[in-house]
Amino acid sequence: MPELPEVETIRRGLLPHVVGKCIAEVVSRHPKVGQGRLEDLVGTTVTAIQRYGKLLVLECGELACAIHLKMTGQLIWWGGDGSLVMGGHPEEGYLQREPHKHTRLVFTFTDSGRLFFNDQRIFGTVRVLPVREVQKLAFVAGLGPEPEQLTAEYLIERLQARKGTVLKSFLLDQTEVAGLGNIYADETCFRAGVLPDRRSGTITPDEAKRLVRAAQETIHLALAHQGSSERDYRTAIGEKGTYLSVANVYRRTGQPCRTCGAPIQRVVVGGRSTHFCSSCQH
DNA sequence: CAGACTGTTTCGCA
DNA sequence: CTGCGAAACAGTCT
Repeated sequence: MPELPEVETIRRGLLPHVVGKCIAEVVSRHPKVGQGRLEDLVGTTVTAIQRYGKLLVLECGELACAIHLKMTGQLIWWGGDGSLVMGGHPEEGYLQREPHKHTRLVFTFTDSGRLFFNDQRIFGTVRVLPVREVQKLAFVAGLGPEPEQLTAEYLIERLQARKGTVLKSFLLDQTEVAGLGNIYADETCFRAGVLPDRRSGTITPDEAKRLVRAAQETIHLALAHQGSSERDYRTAIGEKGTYLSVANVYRRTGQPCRTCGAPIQRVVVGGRSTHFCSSCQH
């Protein structure tokens, strides 16, 4: 579910509420959620919150709590004074004082503030490990550059190294580019004017340059909208992201292209639902 | 009721 | 090593 803009939005939303707070209790409400010694977090203070691609890491002194939301994970903060921190309007299941049936983990802080890890499909992971080990995690060590740091030279080289794979699959590969997921890969391809089912090896240097800019602009715009809420995603205070209201192709099958008016097409590429404009992308 | 679909990652196989 | 397809799981939609 959450891609780079969603995870970064959650990180920014959590920062003012959680950093500097001491953890009083950690309760797992599902046997498969929580790896490592969760109880060791009790008594530690959250010193920083980092993000590596789509992985969020709460740093608690010498310990780290690495959280991956996968498809349907949420991190929702509730203020400790009994008042709802959340803005916006009440909504089914989300505004009720948690935990609810999808709440898998509850962090309670010494000031009574609470952080809920909700995850309908239970693909998400929460792992406690020494903070110095985080960089060594295969997932973290293997991450490619984020769109912000992406260069045309790097992309051209990697596209050739993976010339047999389709572009969409390449863009979703976190070891090549970190942070893109199904929504922003489609949006990036549209913005660059490139068809997502092209073989990576056929992408010209000019198209690679456009892809770099397109990825950066797409992520920037998504951050400004606090991400995309298809269904489960919420910010740290329970609000939806609004990017999909300005999306060019994602989930717009049959609707007119915002640029040329032609109907948006949907196909399956690499097993993933893929959207594009056959008139604007080549 | 069956089958397709869903934002991610990892694993096994060719 | 590259490149697929499936699996992990639960719920919604057609």
